[in-house]
Amino acid sequence: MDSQVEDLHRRITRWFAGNARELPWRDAERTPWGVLVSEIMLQQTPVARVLPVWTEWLQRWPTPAGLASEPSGEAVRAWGRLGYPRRALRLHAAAKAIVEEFAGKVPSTYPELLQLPGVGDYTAAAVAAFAFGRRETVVDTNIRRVHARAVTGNALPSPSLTAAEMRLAASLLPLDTSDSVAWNASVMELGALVCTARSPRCQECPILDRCAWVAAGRPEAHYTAKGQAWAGTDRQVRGAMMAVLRSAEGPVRRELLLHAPVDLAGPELAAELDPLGTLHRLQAPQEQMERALAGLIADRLAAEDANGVSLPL
DNA sequence: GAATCGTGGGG
DNA sequence: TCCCCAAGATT
Repeated sequence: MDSQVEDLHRRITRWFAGNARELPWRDAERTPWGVLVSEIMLQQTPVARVLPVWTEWLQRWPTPAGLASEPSGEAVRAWGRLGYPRRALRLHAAAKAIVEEFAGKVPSTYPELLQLPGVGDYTAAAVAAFAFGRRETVVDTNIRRVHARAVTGNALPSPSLTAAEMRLAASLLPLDTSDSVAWNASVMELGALVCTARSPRCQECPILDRCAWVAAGRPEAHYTAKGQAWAGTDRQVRGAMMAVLRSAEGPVRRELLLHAPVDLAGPELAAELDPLGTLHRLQAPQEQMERALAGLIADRLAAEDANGVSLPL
């Protein structure tokens, strides 16, 4: 570990000590379960939107056993509008696995965590590091961006994680376990607050004078991220249907999901079933509506019986 | 490796 | 307004 790298460690962890956000899953009172829930919720979802839902979840289900004892549909409903509701389903499945295979306690090692549904490479490393204080190579989108700029000299990392990036991250990880945990959290926070994707706050950066990207004159990114299509996609239709199912108290007749609610139910009932109006405003082809509903049922995000469609049991 | 999977706030 | 994109995982 040369002095250059040690200088980076010093500057970034010092910056973290004075600038880190106070987040409940970082609190001294935190539990491994709370950390796991936060990491799943934070996959592709901003901190500000996660905070209130995380608080409700931990109050309602302070342990994996609590969540595991309820129907998966309750997890999906409590997920609210965080997006990617299959994460709620997987977190529920993870809770059951923790109860059945780990005696109700969140496992503490990377390979064990990796076995849990919805836990991939990043999340397994993050939970092992932040909940259990282990030395892991944590690589998320923030860390990748900081490395790309400060070390490699690129405006943005490549679209997918490369082996070279993993090697770089591993080479930068402090040897001391405690230092490594602080380093992971610090680089991630720097990427989230200062070294942001758009309009980075370079004036606030603790390593501005050592940033390879700045030194190179802040060249443009090599590629342009292709925007995620939305209007007219199955995802849009699935999202609208899930919003209706979450707000409904009981089963919703299939016809009400496949047609605009107002057609069959009248304006009052339509508003009750679809308070956000998402499905009402949606004008997708009937064939696509059918396909989207079939997909939700295949994914176990919805279940259908003689009474209609509802969140899963 | 590429495609798929929600949602809404900020530039 | 429109577009970008946020602590990824799975198939």
